[in-house]
Amino acid sequence: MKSGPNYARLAALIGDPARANMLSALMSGLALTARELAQEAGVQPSTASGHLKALTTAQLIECQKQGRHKYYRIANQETATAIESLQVLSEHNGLLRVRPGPKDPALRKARVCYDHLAGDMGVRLYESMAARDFFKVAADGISLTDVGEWFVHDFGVDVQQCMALRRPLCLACLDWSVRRHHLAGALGAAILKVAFDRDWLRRDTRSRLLRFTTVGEMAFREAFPIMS
Amino acid sequence: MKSGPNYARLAALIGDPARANMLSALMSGLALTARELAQEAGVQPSTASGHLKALTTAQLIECQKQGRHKYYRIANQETATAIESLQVLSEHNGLLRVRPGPKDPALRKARVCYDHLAGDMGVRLYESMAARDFFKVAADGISLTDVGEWFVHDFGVDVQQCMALRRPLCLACLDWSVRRHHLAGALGAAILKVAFDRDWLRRDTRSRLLRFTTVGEMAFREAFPIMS
DNA sequence: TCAATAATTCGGTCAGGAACGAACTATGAA
DNA sequence: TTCATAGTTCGTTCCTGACCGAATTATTGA
Repeated sequence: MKSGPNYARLAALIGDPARANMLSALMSGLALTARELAQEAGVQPSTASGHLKALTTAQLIECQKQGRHKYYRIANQETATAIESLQVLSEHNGLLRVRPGPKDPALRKARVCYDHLAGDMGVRLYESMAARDFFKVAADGISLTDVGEWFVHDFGVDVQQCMALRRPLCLACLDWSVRRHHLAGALGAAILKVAFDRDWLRRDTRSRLLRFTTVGEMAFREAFPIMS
Repeated sequence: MKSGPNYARLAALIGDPARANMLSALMSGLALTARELAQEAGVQPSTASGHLKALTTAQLIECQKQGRHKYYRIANQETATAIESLQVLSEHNGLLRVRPGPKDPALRKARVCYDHLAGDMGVRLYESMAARDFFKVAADGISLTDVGEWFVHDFGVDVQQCMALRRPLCLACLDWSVRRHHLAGALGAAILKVAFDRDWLRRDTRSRLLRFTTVGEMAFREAFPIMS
């Protein structure tokens, strides 16, 4: 069997551990160089070069040349969505392999996961909203309740616009550093955007690290209190 | 590199052509036997058995024993969503390999694609709605317009409920028999359901074939006219 | 009970592709 | 110019895993 559906080729491409590591790194939303990606994947630059060529040819990532560096990033929303849905799937089926979280406490606290908030603060957001019944948790996923919709609207998110997007609105994404959920999907992205707009936090230019401002952290903790 | 993210293993599983063929067959929503799936994948039963074991272990499919047969089907919505998003991705990046459509004219006309309508009639539905500006077609996907929302509401679809689902509302899925789009996603599923409820069409028990009733076909053609 | 069919297990073969290092090109800095 | 670094190409090695056929274990129907 060598000829299958079109998507099989893409899945195989994503399915190689080295390439998947590269894609995971790029899911931070950052553009990374070939060397950094080789590092991330744990292979030699020559090997990485081949993988990057394959991913670029398949248009899963794209490349921008800048001086003697080549910066790679996820090519489009479809690719990000596909990888996200695979992540969700791998979490859902419970066959998780343990994966060591980041050592850096700052990274454990808050980092970006493609375009939404992950780390302790991401978990706090998710659990705070869940405790207030802003989500309905069904067997096959989560959805926004009416009170939840009011809340995010008050928070400053245009819910209608989020719903109109192609992406699923709510996704519960397992946080690999703490083994608990944070909020992904269009809503997760929108909330992070509001937080950026209000200057609650800023993005590190070289990593997926997010740094809260002093004021921002207080406001965030107030908006998403731990319900006991 | 042998240890990667959790989802890499799943992607690799989906990425093998034989297994992808099986999954595609199961995306019809039907439960199929091991032999049928071997046939579908073009491999010997012994080989298929191994693949099915792997897919079952990974909880991508599940198995129900019935006499001396074993019926397999897609295990859950997450799996279907992941495969759908890979399908969308493979279409989007334009690297389509030509794939021969089904020979059977009845299958070309109307068949089920997991839970929505595919084939000529599926394309008709999509294009009829697109021509009336019921979708907004953006670079990264399609979304329902206000008039579109009114239309599907009048048609009998509970749009709010669809939006509350985890699935993307609208997805344009490339039809491999005619190389044109049909409507997937929660909305596509909901519309097909309405059509079933009205007995416009019925499902063949042994294949992914959909048969329109005489009355149903007329009604469908009226509801989704070809706009010129 | 026996024959037929569904499915699985096992052993052996083989190809694809992932990995590496060495040699090469390109860019920028000293 | 010369050196250092980024990235690629190429040839080689090696291992995983897909595949088949034969034998084995169910289950049904005659």
